[in-house]
Amino acid sequence: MEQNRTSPDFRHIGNRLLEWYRNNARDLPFRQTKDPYKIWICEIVFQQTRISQGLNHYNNFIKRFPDVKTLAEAEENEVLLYWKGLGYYSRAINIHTAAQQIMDDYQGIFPSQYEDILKLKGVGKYTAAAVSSICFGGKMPAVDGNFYRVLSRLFADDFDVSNSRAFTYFSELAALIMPENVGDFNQAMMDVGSEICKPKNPLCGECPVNDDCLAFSLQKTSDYPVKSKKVKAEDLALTYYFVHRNGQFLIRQRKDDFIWKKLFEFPISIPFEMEPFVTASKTISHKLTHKNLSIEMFNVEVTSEEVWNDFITENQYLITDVEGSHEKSFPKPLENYIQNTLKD
DNA sequence: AATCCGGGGCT
DNA sequence: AGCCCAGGATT
Repeated sequence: MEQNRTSPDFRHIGNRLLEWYRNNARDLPFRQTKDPYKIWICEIVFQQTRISQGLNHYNNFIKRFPDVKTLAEAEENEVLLYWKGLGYYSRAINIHTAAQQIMDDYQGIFPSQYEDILKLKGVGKYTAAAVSSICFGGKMPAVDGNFYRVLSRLFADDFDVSNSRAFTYFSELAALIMPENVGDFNQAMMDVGSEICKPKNPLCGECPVNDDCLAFSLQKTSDYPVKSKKVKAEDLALTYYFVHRNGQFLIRQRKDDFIWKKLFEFPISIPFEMEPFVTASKTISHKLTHKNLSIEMFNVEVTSEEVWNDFITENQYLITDVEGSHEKSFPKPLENYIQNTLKD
């Protein structure tokens, strides 16, 4: 049930979180800078992505693209290459577009106002709030999954986080406990949410605000947050042909719709003239969040130069080899297939 | 307002 | 096997 929040004030909660953060903040590379470019990249990389999973990608990305101008002038495919294996590939396409936006609309100077940051491609309310508060003293709460979990437990609030109004609702809840230093508060909520107030088996004994947590006092932390939406993974069958000759194989680039946006893949069909060169096939299972993939992978060793050349010409495939494939971004199961081929 | 988009780790 | 994660775009 929603608690009556008309009386006392809850700001001491925010101050305790802030104090905890000063002594327990995780030592992460993007914690030692207020460069809005780095904070922005960091926020995009770690959307729906755990720190341990994305940390190397973040470091490599910043090393190769240290500022807005370098990123804006890079080729899109190289940006995608640095995103290889991270998932949600539209993020890579969007930050590249946004970097060019900053060059064109703000003379390469990262915008400081929430409303301007929000206009950048791939930047939503969460990211705009995070960057503006951490880098420019903005006062918006960066409401994310951590906020939903921590706040719903603090107030034993059963507001459905699947509801499209959840962001607004929990923003107002956050405002009740928010201290002056919103940038540190936002980061404190992230660290408490990921290290203490975990989805399963939260470490309530170590929580700096367990005295104020209604769900903890009721021993009902596992009841929050309430989430009604349930997604089922559907089955999807794919067929690929690993068409190779003399150590070279054929690839093409996917479109920017559906899955694996603009990543490279193998041909999905072959002409009947090529069928005699199929030497083997195997099925690869691969799980995505919303799909269970079953990939039928045909090995096609083409010994006829004529058939090989005709196929390339008619379909405009790209020729690469194992070495050259390192310069392109492939979906995870295809990346694994290439790596396994490398061993032979 | 509902649906889609990856990959990895935890339970 | 299901759930979660420093969300946003698209329809």
